[in-house]
Amino acid sequence: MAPQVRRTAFPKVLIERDTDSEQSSSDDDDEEEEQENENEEKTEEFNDTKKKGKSPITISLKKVCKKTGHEAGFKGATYIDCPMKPCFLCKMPGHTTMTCPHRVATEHGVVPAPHVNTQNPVEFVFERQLKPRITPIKPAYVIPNQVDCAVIRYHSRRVTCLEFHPTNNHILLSGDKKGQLGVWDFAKVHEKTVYGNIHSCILNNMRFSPANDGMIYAASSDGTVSCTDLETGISSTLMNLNPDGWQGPGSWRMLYGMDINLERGVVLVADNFGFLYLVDSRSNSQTGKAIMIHKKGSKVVGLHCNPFQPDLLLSCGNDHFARLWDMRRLEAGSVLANLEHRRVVNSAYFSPFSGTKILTTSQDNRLRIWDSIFRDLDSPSREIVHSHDFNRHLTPFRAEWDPKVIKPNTVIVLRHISFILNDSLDPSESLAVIGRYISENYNGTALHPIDFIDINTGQLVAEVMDPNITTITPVNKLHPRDDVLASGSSRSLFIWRPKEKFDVSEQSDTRKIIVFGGDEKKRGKRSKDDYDDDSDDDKFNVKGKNVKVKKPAKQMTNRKAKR
DNA sequence: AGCCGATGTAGCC
DNA sequence: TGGCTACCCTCGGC
Repeated sequence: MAPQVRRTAFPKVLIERDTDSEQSSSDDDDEEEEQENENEEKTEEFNDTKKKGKSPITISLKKVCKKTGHEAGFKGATYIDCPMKPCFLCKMPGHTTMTCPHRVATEHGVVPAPHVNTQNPVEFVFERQLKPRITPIKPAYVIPNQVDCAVIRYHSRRVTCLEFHPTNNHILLSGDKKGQLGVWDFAKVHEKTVYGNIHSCILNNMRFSPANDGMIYAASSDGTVSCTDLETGISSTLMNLNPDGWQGPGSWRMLYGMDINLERGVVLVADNFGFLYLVDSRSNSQTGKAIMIHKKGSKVVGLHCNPFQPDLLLSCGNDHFARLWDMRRLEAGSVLANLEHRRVVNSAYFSPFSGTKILTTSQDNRLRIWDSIFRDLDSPSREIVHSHDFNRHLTPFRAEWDPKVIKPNTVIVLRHISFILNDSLDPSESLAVIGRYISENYNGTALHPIDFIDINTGQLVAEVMDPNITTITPVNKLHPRDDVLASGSSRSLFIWRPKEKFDVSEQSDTRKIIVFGGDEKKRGKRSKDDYDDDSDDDKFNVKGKNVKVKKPAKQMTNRKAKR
């Protein structure tokens, strides 16, 4: 079969370097011009080869199968599957990823698996009477689909989690595999800080303190829960599960899932042995005993308190289950529901407004949706096949709800429903975002898009990508108020905004601002080799294809004024 | 450019 | 239950 190519028009890229202030000699302008032209040339060239299809087709099929004669690998930018293996996407034998019905049916790669359970009467009523009345999902033009700004190689290791500031619209927090915490003001682009001494390894989850939005709680594989002041970077440890240090892998406890229950004043964390811990956020001490909520010895990777009824807790982990708990009766065996999956569950979230839906991401390449927690939870209402099953080397993929819905406990006067008038809101609680593992051939480049999925239908609302981001983007978070998407891809951060929302005059290629990491204010202890490789920070590395960096153009300076 | 290592889960014995 | 190895569209460093 001929490799398939998806045609998408990409704009040219302009990359800003954040060491501009260092150079201010008289021939600066010329140099700038020169570099600009050079960049123009390079970019043209880059685009031209693709347009004319002149770039040589690289064939790198490699042996992936023990049987002779069966190989797989890239043919140009299209990946060819080994015909002897089950489909990489849906895991079913008899076809390859290229011909998988879940990939080709909608032309976008996302289609719901058949309804798994026969409809019960309540469900029938829901489908026939309630569902049609739900306001349709938000229009496509508010989907963030174009890179607005970025920090390239901001973190020294891959990004593991992201969190938007609850009140300041331009602050993005990011955690990494090394345990460092990034604070980036993406409106000022260059204002970025990395705190390096909070944790000693993977920062798995973080949450803002509901009582004080200048404080952030974080759970790490070093076995501690931290509480950090964002201004000063001063951090305190709420709990340490390894007070005696390293005693071998059998006893080293790591913290993964985390959430905060404001009403009870507790921080909930869960470890890699199946246990849940409650930490009193006022006294900073553990309350009660650890409770085994998942299979003994298995990782509990996610915790989520219901936004509407905070005593309802959702957990998920490596024992292939997501579980529903009542905080008032928390003990092993008191589980309300066990939501079964075929593989590890990367994440499980209640819907952000009503809290009645559940969305999970599992390593079996399926998103699962339970439409109501008040119904029979034996099997999901829907399964959506989606490629996200990479389980090592990368941060696990998690489907995230669009949080732009009315906050819980908000009184809504039905005759004056303001939120329906606002396009940014998704009153139907149907929009989710998740990065895609499998690549597609877009104009000769293999890219891994970020998918916006209508979880009511399985439809792909948008696939978002940029030709310069050839790395996989497993970490994604939608802004709680604005039409903004934040992505963590490898060590870099990206901010996306809707293309259509910009003024036409602003739609030029120069809107993309890329800042290179490495010289941000350093606070706390950092290891020596953190930025050893930053000497070549004039390159925006695109998997070997280096796009030459342009120095800040004049129009770039205007950009900030426009904001 | 090409190789290597870190890394998590599953399935086998 | 533990040890071993297969998985095989990563990414960054040397």
